Amino acid sequence: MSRRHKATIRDVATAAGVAVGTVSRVLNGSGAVAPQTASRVRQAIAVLGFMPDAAGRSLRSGASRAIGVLVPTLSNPIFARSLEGIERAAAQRGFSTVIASSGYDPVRELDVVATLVARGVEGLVLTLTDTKPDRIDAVAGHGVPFVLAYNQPKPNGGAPRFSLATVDSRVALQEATEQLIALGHRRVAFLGGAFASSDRSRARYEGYRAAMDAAGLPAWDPAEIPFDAQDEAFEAALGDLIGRLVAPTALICSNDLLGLHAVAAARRHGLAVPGDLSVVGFDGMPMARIAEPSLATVAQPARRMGEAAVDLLFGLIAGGPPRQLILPHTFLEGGTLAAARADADPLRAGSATILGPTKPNRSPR
Amino acid sequence: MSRRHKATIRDVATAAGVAVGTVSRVLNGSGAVAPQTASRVRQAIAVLGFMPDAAGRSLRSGASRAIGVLVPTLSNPIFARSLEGIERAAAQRGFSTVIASSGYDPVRELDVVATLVARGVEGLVLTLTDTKPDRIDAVAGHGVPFVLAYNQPKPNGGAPRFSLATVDSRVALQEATEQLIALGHRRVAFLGGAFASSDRSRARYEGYRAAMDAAGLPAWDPAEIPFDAQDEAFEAALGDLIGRLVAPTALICSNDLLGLHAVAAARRHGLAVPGDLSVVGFDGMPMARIAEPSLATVAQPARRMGEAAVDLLFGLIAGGPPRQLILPHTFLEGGTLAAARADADPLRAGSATILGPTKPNRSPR
DNA sequence: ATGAAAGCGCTAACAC
DNA sequence: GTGTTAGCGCTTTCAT
Repeated sequence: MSRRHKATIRDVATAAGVAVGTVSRVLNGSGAVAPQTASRVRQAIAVLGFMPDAAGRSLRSGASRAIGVLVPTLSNPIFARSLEGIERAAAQRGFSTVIASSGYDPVRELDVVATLVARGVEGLVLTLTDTKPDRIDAVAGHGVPFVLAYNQPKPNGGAPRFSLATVDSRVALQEATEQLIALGHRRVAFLGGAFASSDRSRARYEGYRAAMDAAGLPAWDPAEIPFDAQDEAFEAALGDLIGRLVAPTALICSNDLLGLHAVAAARRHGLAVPGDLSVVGFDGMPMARIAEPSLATVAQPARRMGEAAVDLLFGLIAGGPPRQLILPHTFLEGGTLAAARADADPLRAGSATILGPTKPNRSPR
Repeated sequence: MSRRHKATIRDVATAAGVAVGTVSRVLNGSGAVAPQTASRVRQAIAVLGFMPDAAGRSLRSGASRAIGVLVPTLSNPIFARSLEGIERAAAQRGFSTVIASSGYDPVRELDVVATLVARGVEGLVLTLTDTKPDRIDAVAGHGVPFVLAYNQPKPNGGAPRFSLATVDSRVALQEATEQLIALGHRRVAFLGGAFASSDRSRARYEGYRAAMDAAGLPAWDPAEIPFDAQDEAFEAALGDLIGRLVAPTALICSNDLLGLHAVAAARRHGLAVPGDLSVVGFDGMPMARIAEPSLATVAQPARRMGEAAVDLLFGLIAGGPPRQLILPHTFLEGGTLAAARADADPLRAGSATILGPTKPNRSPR
């Protein structure tokens, strides 16, 4: 079963007694080939164990049969799962998937996209850190079809300029916040990934703020956690929230990873979840659902998102227009959710300064 | 910033007033180029935004600067994390990572490897379902350097025939089982992924059995969960274990995902963890550690494993000999671990048949 | 329906 | 130190 030197199309042609062009036609189903000849060629292919070389094919036809994917990280299961959907959908169409991660670094991100393009991928599925027009333009400038996944660009009226598969993070988190408010919570804090590295995090904060505003409640400054040192920085941010004299009775987290850590940290600080603090996450990671208590969260269909992104991408590759797809989200109740206690003491001892919720005109930094 | 037609090396040569060969030399640092000329070339490259086309380069030089990775699934964070290590290590050397998943399907697995090879990858990092010699041979037959990750092939004396980065699952689980026995557990059951799709799972079972044997305790038949329907099938298997008249006081799971589900399921069945049932996992997923109670487990360095695999792979690509690397594992205590209760009632009502631990001469099927 | 030949972008071998 | 050129494996005209 071992072959020293890979067979080329010429070897096949010789073995089948035909011209290389004919072999190519059989291979690609292009042009007409006599059934008899075709089967002779197929025979030779099988005998030699021939597989067409991707580089030669790509060089000549420009069709690399590969797509490129950029994710911020693979440590977050939500992106891993989405990638799984992408890889499957691509493989189904005979496309390979080249993967790269940005580590939430806006600079590396653009380099990585350029690298992917240089590889000759026919399309891209990207989760960018930032979706401001100039960044989108930088990507579009390569002239390679692309689809954004998970991103939350500011909507612009009129026909979409690029394709997108996502959920509406803003609305989703607004609804989640409303649930908390309906449960009697008035002091609701927000904990998110750094806005500079995640437009999702920012959109979710905006949804939170919209709900608080609508209810006439003061919105808090967001606690932003840098993505590169999530575990450690997280402790600090949560300690800060908890240390405030007017402590929150509920905490909204921009993803489940953060939510899970929040539950653990709150407990280490002696707070009961959900007794003293209700927690809501975002993503719907399976693992967060089987935790005890299960994490209340906004579920998004990660795998389907990946598949949908690939569908959109192939629409683009086929010459279709950009399309923006908003997939449905679901609010999942969970054990981390409880009604606000009527007896909650708004003032706690042990801190020198008096801190309370603030209403930022603009997010900090 | 947008360029309609990608610049070629010829465009650069023209712009810089040199020959294409010179540009190539600058690009690859091969041959000597006058510093002055070089900077002129670099200038032209920058102005034109030129990036060498991977297909052309690959076709000519045979160096695709890409590696291929095969994982069983990306839904298991342990593989996602390992992939992250692989991608990073590869990118650091200027290599792209082409990814594919087998879905634990031994047939698809070999196809996928062939596809990766046809893409022209210079090396492979694989986690195979099965590592019997004929399967290894099938992979080796492509003549592309490869490294196995996570796999647990039967050791063969003498110089290794292929490279490998893994932990010693057998020993690790033997140790974990010994811990359980030291805590007074005598009825210890094993829950694992289907052996036919995972040599890790099998090796772990063997470690479990070795420890039980050494302690003079009866080993149980493994409860095997198919990977394709883990969640549902899992319920059935655990129900089975729990339904036995002589129920286990401890459960060893071949991975953390299973372990987490086991804890949740046991609770749904009214069992206290660890009061009625101690549970141990395998992998050391961060998420399982922040769960409440934290999952006792055997931690393996997933990310480092990925990086190590790439190191080994480049050793191979550079012409070095195969090397097998066993990374260290760590037993992590956790809240799912408790001493066996002295008053544990070995007989429980409600079942018609009397089942107990069995000592299989050979694993079933 | 099939063969012949050009050439995709690049690197490497050779000439100067 | 630099220019010229052949050709990697393939697809795709253009002939026939």
